[in-house]
Amino acid sequence: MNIRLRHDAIVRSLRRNGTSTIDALAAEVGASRRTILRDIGALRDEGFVIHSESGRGGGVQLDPQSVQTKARLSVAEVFALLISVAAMRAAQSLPFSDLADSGLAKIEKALPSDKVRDLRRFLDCLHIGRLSPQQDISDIKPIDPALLPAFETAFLQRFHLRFEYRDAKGAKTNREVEPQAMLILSPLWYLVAWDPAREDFRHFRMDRISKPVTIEGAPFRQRHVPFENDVCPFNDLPSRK
Amino acid sequence: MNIRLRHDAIVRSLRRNGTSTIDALAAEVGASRRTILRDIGALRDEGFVIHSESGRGGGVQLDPQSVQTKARLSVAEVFALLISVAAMRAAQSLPFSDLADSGLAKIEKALPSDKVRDLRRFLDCLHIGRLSPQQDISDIKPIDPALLPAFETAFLQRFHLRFEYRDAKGAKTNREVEPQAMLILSPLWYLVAWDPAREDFRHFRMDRISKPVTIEGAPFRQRHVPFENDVCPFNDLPSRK
DNA sequence: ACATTTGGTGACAAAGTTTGGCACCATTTC
DNA sequence: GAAATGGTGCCAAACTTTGTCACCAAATGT
Repeated sequence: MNIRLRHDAIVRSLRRNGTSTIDALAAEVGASRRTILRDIGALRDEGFVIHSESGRGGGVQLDPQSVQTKARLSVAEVFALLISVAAMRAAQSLPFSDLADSGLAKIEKALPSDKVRDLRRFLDCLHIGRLSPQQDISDIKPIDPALLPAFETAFLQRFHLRFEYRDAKGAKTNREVEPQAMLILSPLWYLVAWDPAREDFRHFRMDRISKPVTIEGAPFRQRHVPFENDVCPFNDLPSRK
Repeated sequence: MNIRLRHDAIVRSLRRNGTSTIDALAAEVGASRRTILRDIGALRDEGFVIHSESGRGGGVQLDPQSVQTKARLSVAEVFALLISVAAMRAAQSLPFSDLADSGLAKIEKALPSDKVRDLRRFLDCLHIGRLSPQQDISDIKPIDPALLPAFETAFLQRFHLRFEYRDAKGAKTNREVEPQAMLILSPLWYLVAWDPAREDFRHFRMDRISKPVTIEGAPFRQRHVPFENDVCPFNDLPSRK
């Protein structure tokens, strides 16, 4: 029997039976006492918390707190999860968000380092504030998930972004801008960009943007975006260590 | 060099360089052509999508879509992530939430089955609605993450829950109730519970609850909770497949 | 047409890793 | 003190992985 399969079998058995002895495990998975002892050691090295007690009535026990799971996630999925937690924190509805954060930290750690760099660069652009109560949000629409790839590329490569924008009155314009930051005023999301045609910053509501296209070319320069006082960079949020 | 480390090295190299040849990889990681070919095969079996082309200018290429990551998460962390995404959807600020969802589906799949059962049972209790605009949320406070363990136990074991509640006027009362559902009216979270003393349902704002304690004993019975029309069970949300 | 560059497969012996058996130690409980 | 348990070191046997080599298939350049 393969070593990985055996490790899985041991973990499953410990989860099912709560507690067991080395000899019982050996009989169950069809390996020797010595091998099981080695496996237990390896599992502990992998991060499983396994208690053991000598003597009559003793045995090994898997700490239920350490019940863990492996999942293969695409970078885009990790990204989406991170933004979800950011949005949640933005809304200041924070139950359990520290736990979500610690889960994300682990996921982040497992990402390839170049992707982590990208992720951090994107998160540096993310800002969080609170919506003023008088803002009208009756016409809010779900944001098209198809926006993500173009936005990601535009932010990371510093490419210009062209899109169609529908303003509050429903009038449509075409824009070509330099994406500088994302602003979350939950439940609204804004793209904060430098509009070279107007030589000024503009806020664009994400749910009014459509047909985004990145324009490849010389990367634009990053600018200091003037934010209101109560807007906070995502990476400076209190519990994000 | 260890086989796992070599696999990691190959994936990293392909990610970094975009495309490469078998011979280049062999030189880079210090293994033979044959071994690299075997490794590529193994990686494909593991789920990596690796394109290959024969002939001059050919080579192997890791499909960037298939860039994946493994992470070990505790169940509580998965739980917190799930709730984050739920909250995000509740706020209807939905950019990228389908991606977050698909990430979570993978994580859920990797969980031990008994935990998935627990998770589903808890999610069955989760309901999502929209806050009426006239509701005053100026005094909202972050919710104490220490509430989670008691709530989880109370919901899963159907134990009574005792806590201190501070009402809108600041008056404190002690309650002992049967937790029936969680209601998210983002950014507010409510516990919907049956109050045996008053023989009726009560809504408790999570940020006004403190010192929760589960009371072990006979599990209470689940009741049908009367919700407003626009409140939707989390598991029935459109894109949660 | 043919040489060259590339991925891919099968076979087999050499190199390396894992396993089981054994002797032995430490701790706890009866 | 005997029995039941976890834990360690050692070594040869069993098993897996690796490199070499011969060879095939597909694409591309001359």
